[in-house]
Amino acid sequence: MSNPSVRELPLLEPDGAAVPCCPPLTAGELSPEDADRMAAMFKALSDPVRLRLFSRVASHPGGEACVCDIADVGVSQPTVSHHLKRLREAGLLTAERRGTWVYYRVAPSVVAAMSAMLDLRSRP
Amino acid sequence: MSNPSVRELPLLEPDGAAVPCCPPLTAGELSPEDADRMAAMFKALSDPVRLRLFSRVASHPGGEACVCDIADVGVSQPTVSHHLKRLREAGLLTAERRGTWVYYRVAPSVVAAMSAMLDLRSRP
DNA sequence: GCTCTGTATCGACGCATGTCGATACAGCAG
DNA sequence: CTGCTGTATCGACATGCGTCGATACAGAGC
Repeated sequence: MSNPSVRELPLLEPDGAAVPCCPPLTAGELSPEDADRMAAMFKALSDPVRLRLFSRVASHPGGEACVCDIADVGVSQPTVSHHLKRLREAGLLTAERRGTWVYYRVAPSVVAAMSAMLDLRSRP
Repeated sequence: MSNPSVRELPLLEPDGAAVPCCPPLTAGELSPEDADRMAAMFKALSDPVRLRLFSRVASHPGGEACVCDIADVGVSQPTVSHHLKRLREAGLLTAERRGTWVYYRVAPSVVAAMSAMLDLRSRP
């Protein structure tokens, strides 16, 4: 198989558990544990503001975005910060402070799952 | 373009709007409207019980499942009914009464998106 | 008709969550 | 050290949501 070890590299995600998602949904019955994990991931993406923030980070040139670049989504600055924290805690984003600004990027362990789940046609 | 008309066939989904999901997430910035639609879909799947119910319907032989076949997920009967309603309203499931029992199946417009998003390897 | 079983709705409860203003913290500039 | 700007945390509020028991509805069988 291509995936002998389920335990992925913890790498740069001190905030939340690295997304352990996702067994196929239509292929078989979901175990309660898998359902919990998948539900947590979906819940993190179940808010329009979070979805837009995630989308902006994911589509940003260089693979990372400063908060100041993505913060204008129509809610207050504390609310933006709150949502970014939730995305971090869900293991979907990682944050790194460089000087004055904080840069977010899509968590490494999510890239594969996400591109497979939601993109399907990552451009050439 | 390949999609001259946005209005999809209403078909068999009187309960909720047919899932209009999903523009690629990592490929570009998400519009507020797309974010709303995708968030609604993710929200419907953001509960472990709903995820298990959906999974049971989706993986059931024949493509449909009676409520009585999938209802033992550890919550009360009204709660099961409530979650099935939410999945219907989100456009993910359709319901049909045949005699005493009610059969659920994955909504037609969701099959493609779902198999692409979450399965990726629909068995041979 | 009556009764029994399967499913849906109702009403209520407690908890989680999205939002904000106020405030604290971090780093740069002077 | 003193501001100033970017980001995070705090506290509070209203709303949403998952859950249940009680009840209503639908269809089959008597």
